[in-house]
Amino acid sequence: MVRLPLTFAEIERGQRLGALLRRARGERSMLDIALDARVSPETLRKIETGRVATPAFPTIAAIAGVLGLSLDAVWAEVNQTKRATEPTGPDHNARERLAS
Amino acid sequence: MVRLPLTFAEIERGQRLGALLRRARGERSMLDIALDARVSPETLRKIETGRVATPAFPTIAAIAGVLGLSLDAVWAEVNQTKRATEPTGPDHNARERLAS
DNA sequence: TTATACCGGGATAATATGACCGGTATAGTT
DNA sequence: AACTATACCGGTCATATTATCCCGGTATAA
Repeated sequence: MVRLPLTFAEIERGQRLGALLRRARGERSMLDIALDARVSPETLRKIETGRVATPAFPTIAAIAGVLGLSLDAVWAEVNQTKRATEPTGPDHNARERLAS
Repeated sequence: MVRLPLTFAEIERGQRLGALLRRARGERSMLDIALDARVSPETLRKIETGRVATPAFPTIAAIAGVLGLSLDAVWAEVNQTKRATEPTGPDHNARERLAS
């Protein structure tokens, strides 16, 4: 056992991360963000589409910086298990959904 | 060229990241933190010693979580090259030390 | 002697990054 | 209609790097 394969949970978390970044990108193009963050457009695309589940810390930090996202908020949202919305409870997701 | 080798700046940034995490660890042992963060003690050691320059985002997030560090603060601190005391030049031997 | 804690080096599977390809879809242009 | 440009997609490939294991070694302290 040298490098454990990604678990299903990690893959799903990667997909949530990609979806979050894509939402935060809004109307701006991938190319625009990628150039700003100094990452390859291909890399950004792979992350957004969830094909790269555990990107490098500097990569995500650079992208989040361009998108104006807090890394702590990104990590918190990406880790929370999706559950049915609670009509009576407080909306803890409101802030992270700002991008839409 | 498919995957660009790490630059000097990235290697040095990785070393600052490792030093920061080690400082934040305080008196607690590597094993303790690693088990809490669910990463291998070997991985934590390599990151702390700066032998892994660009760890995965989930890896750093988990460690920072255990240490009670903000990811945004970590990223900001690791990126400022300004030394408060005794400014030294760039470490031109960093790459050789990292070569395995 | 025993135990904890850390180190560097080596080895290896899995992954990330980056590039290329053809394809789809849309919108604007001639 | 045909053409052009932008934007994104999945697949595939090559190379660099990570995450994890193992080993022997050093240092400290009980």
